[in-house]
Amino acid sequence: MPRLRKPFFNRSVHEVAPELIGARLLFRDVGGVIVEVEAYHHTDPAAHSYGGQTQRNAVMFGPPGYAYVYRSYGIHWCVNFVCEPAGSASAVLIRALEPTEGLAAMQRRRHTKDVRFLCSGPGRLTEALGITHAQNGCALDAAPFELHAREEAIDVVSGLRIGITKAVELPWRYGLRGSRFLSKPFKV
DNA sequence: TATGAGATCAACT
DNA sequence: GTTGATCTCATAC
Repeated sequence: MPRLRKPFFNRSVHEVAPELIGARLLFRDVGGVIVEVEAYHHTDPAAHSYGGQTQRNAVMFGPPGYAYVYRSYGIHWCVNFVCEPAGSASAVLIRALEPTEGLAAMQRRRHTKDVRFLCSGPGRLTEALGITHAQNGCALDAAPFELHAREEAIDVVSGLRIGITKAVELPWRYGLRGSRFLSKPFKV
């Protein structure tokens, strides 16, 4: 199973995002299969990088293949994969995983046994994996991260993004069709 | 099932 | 001082 390296991310977010569906993400041997992501581009009013570089979003303006982690609503951490050549400030938000490895660790951190709710949402999956701002700027192709390309053909659906107030109409959310582990179902 | 409030913080105006 | 790329719990229907 090939590991995803930096060149994989050095392409348009719109190519990378759907290809991440079905890939396996591990952080310190805990994680699972990516079933939901959203693409953010610097020309997109909903993106953190839209208004230019700041201290918070600096990693988005760096080279591809790194993690951008930010605080959401003062409570959660959310993790993005930086894409496209350095300076284009585009990234893919990881929104949900199907938990496959390290179940016990995730259940302990999330205070629930129900696998359905371990990683089905951007804030939930960082809590389950133990990802925090300490991982901001971390390379994705080196420990403690491990990212493997998907092996089989799968059915990817796209739809409108969630939880944002700007550029709501852009269909830049991608998911694994029919997965039980999505943060919300896709509209048919 | 659906809606609503509260938690809590760093960036930005 | 305001605002979120969110989640959980409570209350209502």
